[in-house]
Amino acid sequence: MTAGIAVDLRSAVPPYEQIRLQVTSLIAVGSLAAGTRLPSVRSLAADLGIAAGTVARAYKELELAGLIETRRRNGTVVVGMPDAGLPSDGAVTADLIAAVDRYIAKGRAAGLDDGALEGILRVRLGLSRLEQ
Amino acid sequence: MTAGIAVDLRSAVPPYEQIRLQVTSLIAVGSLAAGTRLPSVRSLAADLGIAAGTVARAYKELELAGLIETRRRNGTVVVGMPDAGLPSDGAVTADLIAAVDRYIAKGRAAGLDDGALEGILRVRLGLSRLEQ
DNA sequence: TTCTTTGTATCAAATACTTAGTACATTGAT
DNA sequence: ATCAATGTACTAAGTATTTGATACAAAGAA
Repeated sequence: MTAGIAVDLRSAVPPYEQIRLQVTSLIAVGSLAAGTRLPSVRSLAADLGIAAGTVARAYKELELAGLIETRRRNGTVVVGMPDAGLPSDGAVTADLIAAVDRYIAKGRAAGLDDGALEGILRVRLGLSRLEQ
Repeated sequence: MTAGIAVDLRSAVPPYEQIRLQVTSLIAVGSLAAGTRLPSVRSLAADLGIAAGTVARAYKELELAGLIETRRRNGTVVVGMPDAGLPSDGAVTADLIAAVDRYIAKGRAAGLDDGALEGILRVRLGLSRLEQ
């Protein structure tokens, strides 16, 4: 099975990114619960008609993001959604996340894209240089 | 003058995109008011040490987005933030800045540095993108 | 008109990204 | 100990993106 994952080779979004996005969505939505094992890179690649390395790349980025975890022989399993990577300060965290979400919501309502929201934050932080 | 614009050639973000992002941010924040004239593609390119076509590309995309307007001999001037069918765009902008400032204030209160605030925003942007 | 300054168009070259294939390392099962 | 299934590393090839240079078009100024 493909675990509900599909790729469109004609899309401008590269296959590895489509996979990463779909797995992230499925985990966020709850369709892939923590502990669920994902298909192996080879089997998913075969089902999708692409190379194993392409699936491996998606898995690697997902692991870096903390969404999944790979064990050599045991395959790859879902961990869950990461908690924004904060020094876990229960109340402070919830408050902060609520604040950033309000900012995002207002930005989206104003028609701004992700890059613009990041740029505005930088300007307000007083950073003049773009990084990353 | 560069109107407060700078590019980092080592960045993974291409120069034309850095320019587009910075101009968008400066307009959204109010540092570039409607009517302000931007530097010519040649002078900004010379100041930044890049080719005129690169600046031109950024300007073209900004014009397509409705943020700026170009007149042949008169150069390029700021129009303002496009209002996405919302009440007054001035209010929307002020609202947005207030929101990002609240976020920054809460983050600072929690002892977070600039990098952490940017990282949290990125994580949340990734999440909200899935919900669309 | 003629000049000068502006943005635009185009295209070749450079650069970066993505993929597929192959060989390798790891690890639990037999 | 051996096997088999897993993820990983590496690399060459193809593809896409980005840039820089040049020539062009528009339009106000002299």
